[in-house]
This record gives sequence, C-alpha cells and structure tokens, in this order.
Amino acid sequence: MKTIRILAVDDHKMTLVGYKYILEDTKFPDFKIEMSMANTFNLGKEMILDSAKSNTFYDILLLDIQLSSIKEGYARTGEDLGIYAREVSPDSKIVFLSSFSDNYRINSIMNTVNPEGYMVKTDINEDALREMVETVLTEPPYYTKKAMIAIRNKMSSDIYLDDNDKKLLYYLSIGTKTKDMIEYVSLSLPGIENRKRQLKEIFGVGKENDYALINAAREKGFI
Amino acid sequence: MKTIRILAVDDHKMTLVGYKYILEDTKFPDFKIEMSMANTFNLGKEMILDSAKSNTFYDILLLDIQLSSIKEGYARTGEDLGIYAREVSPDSKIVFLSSFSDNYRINSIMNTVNPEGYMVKTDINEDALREMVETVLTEPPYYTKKAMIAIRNKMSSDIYLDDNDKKLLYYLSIGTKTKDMIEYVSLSLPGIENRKRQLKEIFGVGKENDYALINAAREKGFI
DNA sequence: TAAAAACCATAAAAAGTCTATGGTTTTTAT
DNA sequence: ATAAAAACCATAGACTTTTTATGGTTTTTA
Repeated sequence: MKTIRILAVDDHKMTLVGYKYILEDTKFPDFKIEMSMANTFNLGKEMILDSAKSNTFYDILLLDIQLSSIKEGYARTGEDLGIYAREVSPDSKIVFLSSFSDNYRINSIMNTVNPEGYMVKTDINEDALREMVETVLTEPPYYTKKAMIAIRNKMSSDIYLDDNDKKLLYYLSIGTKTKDMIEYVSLSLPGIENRKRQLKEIFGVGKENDYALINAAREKGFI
Repeated sequence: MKTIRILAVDDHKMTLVGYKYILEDTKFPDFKIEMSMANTFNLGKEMILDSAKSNTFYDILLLDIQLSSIKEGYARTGEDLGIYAREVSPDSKIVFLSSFSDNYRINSIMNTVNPEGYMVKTDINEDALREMVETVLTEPPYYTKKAMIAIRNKMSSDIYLDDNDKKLLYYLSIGTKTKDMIEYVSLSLPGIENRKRQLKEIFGVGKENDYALINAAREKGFI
C-alpha cells in the first residue's frame, strides 16, 4: 500500500502530536499516512531541504502560520517557510494552518504561496483533516469554512492597494502616530495625510475617524 | 414546520423542473421547500418585485447566469437580475448557477452581487443542492469545487486592471479589431496599442501574440 | 501584391501625484 | 482650562506617469 508522507510544522508540540495521532489513525482507501514533525522554523526548513536533497519529497506540508522563533532574533513565519518550500520542493502540496487572528494574512499568502489548502484552526477536526488530505492530493484546493468566508470578503472588493497603502494601514492599526509614519512609509507627511483621506474614501468611511477606516479595512481582509 | 421559499430562474424549463423535483423531495430536518420558477429574465424580475411588494420575500434565489432573452432586443444576464434582487429583496440569499463557460464572470459577480453561493452546473447533484440550501441559510458562502478553483486562480494573482484594461481584454476576446476599439475604449489608438503591450507584460506573455494574452487572462479569470 | 491592419517610436500635452509650506482644528496632558 | 502636540487641510510648484498626435515599419489579409 502506498505511503503518503506529511511534514507538520508548528510551534506547539502538543498540536503536532494531535495531528500525528489523528492522521496516522485515519483509514484511507488507497494509502496510509506517515507523519514527520518539526517544532521550529529552522528545523522545518532543514527537513524540507533534506527531503529535497534525498529526493524523498513530502507529499503534504502542513505549516502553521505563526512560527514565532523569536529566540533566534528575527521572526520567521509559516509564510516564509511556504515560499521556501515552493522553491526546493515544488511538488509538495502546501496547506496552511492559521489561528483566527492571522486570518488577514490570507491575501498575502494567496499571492506568495498560493497554497493547496488553508485551514482555520477552529474549523479543524478529524473529518476536516481527512477530507483535507484527500482533496489536496486529488483536486485542490481545500479551504475550511472560515477561510472561505475570508476569501469571499476579499474577492468581493476589487480594491487595489499599493505598498504604501498597505504599510499605512498596518502602522495605523498598531497605533503609530501619523507624524511618525514618515519613518516607515516612503512618503512626506502631507502625502501620508492625503493617502489616508483617499483610503477613507475607498473604504467608504468618508469623513469618519481612523477607527472606522481600520475596521473597514479589517472587515475586507486588508489588515 | 417552517417553509423555505425558493425562486429558480433559468431559461430551460426542464432544468427548472429538475431543481423543483429534487429540492421539494429532499428531506430537511427543520423545514420543507416550496419552489417557484421563472423561465425568463422579465418573469423572474417581476416575481421578485411582487414578492417584495407583498412582503413575502424568497429565502433563496437560484439564478442562472445565462438568461439569453435575445428576443426582447437586449440580453439581460442573471448577474443583472442579481443586482436587481439585492436592491428590492436584500435579505434573500442569492445563488448563481453557471455553466462552465461563463466561469470567468465570477470576478464581476463577486464584485457586483457578492452572492451567498456559486455553483458550476457540472458540479451540481442532489447532495450538492441539499448542502447548498443548508449552508446558504446558516453560514454562507457555498461554492462548488470548480467555482472554488476559479476563485483560487483569481485570488492568487494580485493583478489590478482598470476599466479600460478589462474592456480591452473583453473586446479582444470577441475578435474586435484594434483599430475599432477606440469606439468602445476611451483611449486613442496608440494608447490602446500601448496598453496591449503592457497587458502582455503583466500576464507574462512578453512578445507573443494576442491569443496568448487572451488565454493567460482567461486562465486567471479576467475574461 | 496591393491594401489594411497591426505594430513601434518619440515628442509634446495632459493628468495625476508628491513635496514644501503655512495655516486651522482637534486631541492630549497637565 | 489651557498650552502643547498632533492631526488635518489647502495650494503652488516639482516631478512622474500616462496619453495623444504623428509618422513610420512590419505583418496580415484579400
């Protein structure tokens, strides 16, 4: 019987054990599952590289989006790992696991990695995992309910934001003062003010305050 | 027992009968289905308006995208009907039924109507219809497999096209000559030529011919 | 093989965006 | 309550980008 090899990368060892336990115990008609696990960004990266070198590519990569390996100085996300994996292991199916709070990342991830699957963790259970594996192997994509809702939100607006707009929204959302933004956004102060006004127009919050803008942007999946 | 009222609008009477037969025979735990049918754009529009006037809104509107009522002189699509329905019957859930060939419309439809459901006809069967009804009523959206694939294609490219670009691609796809485009696109001839060159760059078909451009645009769901 | 259409290049015009500047209004902290 | 800080607004000019007008070459079509 064929073996499907899966690598799961997640900070929390308990979560990894959960995936392993469930997936290896699930009965599939045509194959069985062999799980590998990594609990840091670097270990995951290494294991993906090794698999590529030895020509034993993983069939599926389950990547948690939040891999806060802050110990090593800089944070590396599952998205970065996904980008790397697409390079060295292009035939592997990539599935992101996200907690609800990083749902906004879906836009960026769809562009950089375009994963075969996207699961919001609160939607995950045994059935969902089984279905994900089957779907991703035969006819991707597989998105869980909440992921689809996020995708729908994004699709329903054809708002285009350039780099400055995105940065501006982000720094606004974390409470950066307008006058400090010149440090992060390559625009002059009046330029930033102007873009803010434009953004409020675009998001349909005419003359309202910044909270309204942030909320509107968040609702549509831009933050 | 509660009654869920559904209006289906489709050119083909046989198709309507199919929906009616299947949906009214399906057992739902909490409700039963009452189907109404319309086989033209105008009849559908009328019935939606009547329902609004009499405060007996339909719970679900099933709209075929291709409603070629060419008899009346101009073509009205299911999309137009959806836009109308959102106006007069805002609480109705709207589900589009599409044949594979008008799959490209999904972009436009997501922007104008943002429907609660989207089903590609080759994906439709009894199970899918039942699941669609349940999902759309409780936690939209419901998209069938092929619709999701189309959505994924679109999401994975953050290409932004303005109105002129979209028109240009459309008229190109129906064989309009470049020199005639000035009638439809508000640009000068050299402007159109230039945009065409840019579009080929954007879609990664450098110096290839127009077919390559159309194909690339179609693949990514822009036509 | 002519005529039509498509394609290309460039200068000038037009439109749009950004900056610098100086002002007014709102918010914040004491 | 009020002074300081920040946010907000307006405008002229610099700058960038896009569009047009024009005239040419290449490709397609009948």
